[in-house]
Amino acid sequence: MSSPRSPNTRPNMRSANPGLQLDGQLCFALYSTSLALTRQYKPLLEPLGLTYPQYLALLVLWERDALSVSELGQRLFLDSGTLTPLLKRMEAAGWLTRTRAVDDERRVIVALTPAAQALRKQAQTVSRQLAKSTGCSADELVDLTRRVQQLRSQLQADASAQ
Amino acid sequence: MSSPRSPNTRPNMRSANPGLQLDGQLCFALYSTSLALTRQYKPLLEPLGLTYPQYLALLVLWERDALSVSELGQRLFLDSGTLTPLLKRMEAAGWLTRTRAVDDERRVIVALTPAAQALRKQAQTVSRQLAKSTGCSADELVDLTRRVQQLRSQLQADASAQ
DNA sequence: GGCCAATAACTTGTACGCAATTCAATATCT
DNA sequence: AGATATTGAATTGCGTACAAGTTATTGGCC
Repeated sequence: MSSPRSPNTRPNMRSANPGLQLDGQLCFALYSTSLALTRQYKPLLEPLGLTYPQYLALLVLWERDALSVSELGQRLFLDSGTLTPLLKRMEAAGWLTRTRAVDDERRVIVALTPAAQALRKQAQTVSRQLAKSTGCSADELVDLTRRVQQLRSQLQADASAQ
Repeated sequence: MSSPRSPNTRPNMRSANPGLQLDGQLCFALYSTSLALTRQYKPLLEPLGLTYPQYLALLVLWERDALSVSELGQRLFLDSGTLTPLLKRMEAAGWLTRTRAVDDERRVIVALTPAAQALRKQAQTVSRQLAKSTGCSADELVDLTRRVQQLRSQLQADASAQ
């Protein structure tokens, strides 16, 4: 039952908010910038009838087609609870097919339709336009990407180590 | 009715996928890392009964209490469509109050309850733990934060310039 | 073969994000 | 003052994210 003894603020605090400023937080910077990027993608993807996560799924499948839901999830760091409805929408839109694997009927194989294959070129334009919006040089993009990826690895390592 | 003329792949392509590799995309790195951070926050915030966006709202209000919904939204880069339901949940949980401003009844003022004020110290622990999970030095955190913030600014400038 | 644990995907419920619309209150113009 | 435009929140609808639980299939064990 130890109630906070005294609401006594410390005598010589310089910043009123040690370690709690929104603007200083990497987490918030990543969060808000990621949302800003999705917003930037939206007008470019809308004419194609795609959302940003759907576009990401296409990126994976353009690299390597006919993956199972869980393999796709490993590449995107998303689970089936997210992917199943997303893939169903993409199937309904005619971008892909979902078929049970013959050798293991637990697995569902996701494969692109010719329509999705044909979209590949336009997608390059989208990526290029986005890169331009960042105002970064190619080197800066590469470097920043690598550092953010490394942060992601570190977080995952930390998470799996509990 | 121009069907894709020839599915002719280019003769000497080295990488099968010029400019479209998922792993090379800053956008995806930010997107997946931001989600990873939210996942990292979850077990720390769950005992407090907070989600990550709710925690962000508290960070803003701890800095400056009694903001309108739109002022809060400007700090968080979120609109009322997102904030209104979030704030209602936080009000129901006893973290804050929502009151129409007397001088302008269009505005809704969001103010923290004593319960939320009392939470401030624990929040510092949360932030510190997260910083540790990143495995980054303080300098690295500051630098990376600044660069991601600058990217966000650039994207917003680009967006408002259409 | 029969039992059982593990696996893959699906489902359900909750909480964002956000575009588009609606509604009330205020500001502006004549 | 009265009509009109603007503003600030709230609402609606859709698409993620994700935890938790369910179902169907497979693999291992006896």
